[in-house]
Amino acid sequence: MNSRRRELDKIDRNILRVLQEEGRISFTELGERVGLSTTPCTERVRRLEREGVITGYYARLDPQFLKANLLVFVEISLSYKSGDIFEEFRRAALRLPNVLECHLVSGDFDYLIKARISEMASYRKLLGSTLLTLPHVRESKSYIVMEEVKETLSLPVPD
Amino acid sequence: MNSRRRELDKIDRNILRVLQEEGRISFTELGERVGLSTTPCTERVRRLEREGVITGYYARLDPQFLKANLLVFVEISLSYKSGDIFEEFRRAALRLPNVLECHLVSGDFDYLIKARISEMASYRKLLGSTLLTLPHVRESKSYIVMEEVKETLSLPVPD
DNA sequence: AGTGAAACCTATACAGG
DNA sequence: CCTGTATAGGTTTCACT
Repeated sequence: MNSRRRELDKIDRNILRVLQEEGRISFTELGERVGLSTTPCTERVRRLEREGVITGYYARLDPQFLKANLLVFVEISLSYKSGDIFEEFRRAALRLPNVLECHLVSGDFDYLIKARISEMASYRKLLGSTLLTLPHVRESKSYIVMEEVKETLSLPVPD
Repeated sequence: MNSRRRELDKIDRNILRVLQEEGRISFTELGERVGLSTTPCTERVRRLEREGVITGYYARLDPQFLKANLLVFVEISLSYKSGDIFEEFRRAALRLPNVLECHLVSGDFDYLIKARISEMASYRKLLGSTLLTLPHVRESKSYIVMEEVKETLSLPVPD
């Protein structure tokens, strides 16, 4: 999956730039955009998928319509720091569908979690009935997002 | 764009569940999955797009291949808290391509930023030459991600 | 709101430079 | 690694239910 790869050329990089923003574009139109006919364009995309540069295609939904209009970040400290406990926590976090992101960080706390929940269910419920059911949580601190200035997946593709 | 909408029915919700995970699926196959022929399936998807439930389709790229293998969260406090200063900060953050997310939060600091940068360029450069060039930053605190346990866009679609 | 069929466009495979 | 062509498959429109 992660075969050794030579450098991405200019055309590859343009393909990636377009697909990051228009994930459903046809290979015919994508080819026109990057100056290629359909055949080699499709082949390049398949190769980028095979090599793991493109990891998938996703529709994005507006949380407003899905009872998930409250965005919260939670900093979590675990009570003990053995490998087993981290592993147990990891697995539990993966199973919570409201948790969009979970990262092990270095610094004042252990995990940073990003979750989307409904305003109604009030975020105390997330904390009380889900996040704090995560194993070995010693302490948590949460931050409610007042305004989402920017949220993208698009990585800058270097020249 | 955000027309008033009646509830999403069971088929709509299944369409959304599939498209969140397989953004390039054909409408023919999507129809089969949700028990519909191609025509009404396409029409429902177009309607969900028009109404703003589906906001776009995106390819996801592996940061490893794009010199962006270091993930960092930065908490930022502004020096003054007038509306102009928030607006100025907002606009500057939007222009930085390495900043994937920027949120105004309530709590101990003002903005939480998520950025991806190269390990080489070391993250001091992000801080020194980009983030701290953001206007009116009084203080910042950053957290380097050691392990990405989970990172998804997929929202749970309620029944 | 749905089906099914026809016309059109896109994708895939393959011959050739 | 590209172009061009043929065939298969997907999309769009429309008449009908």
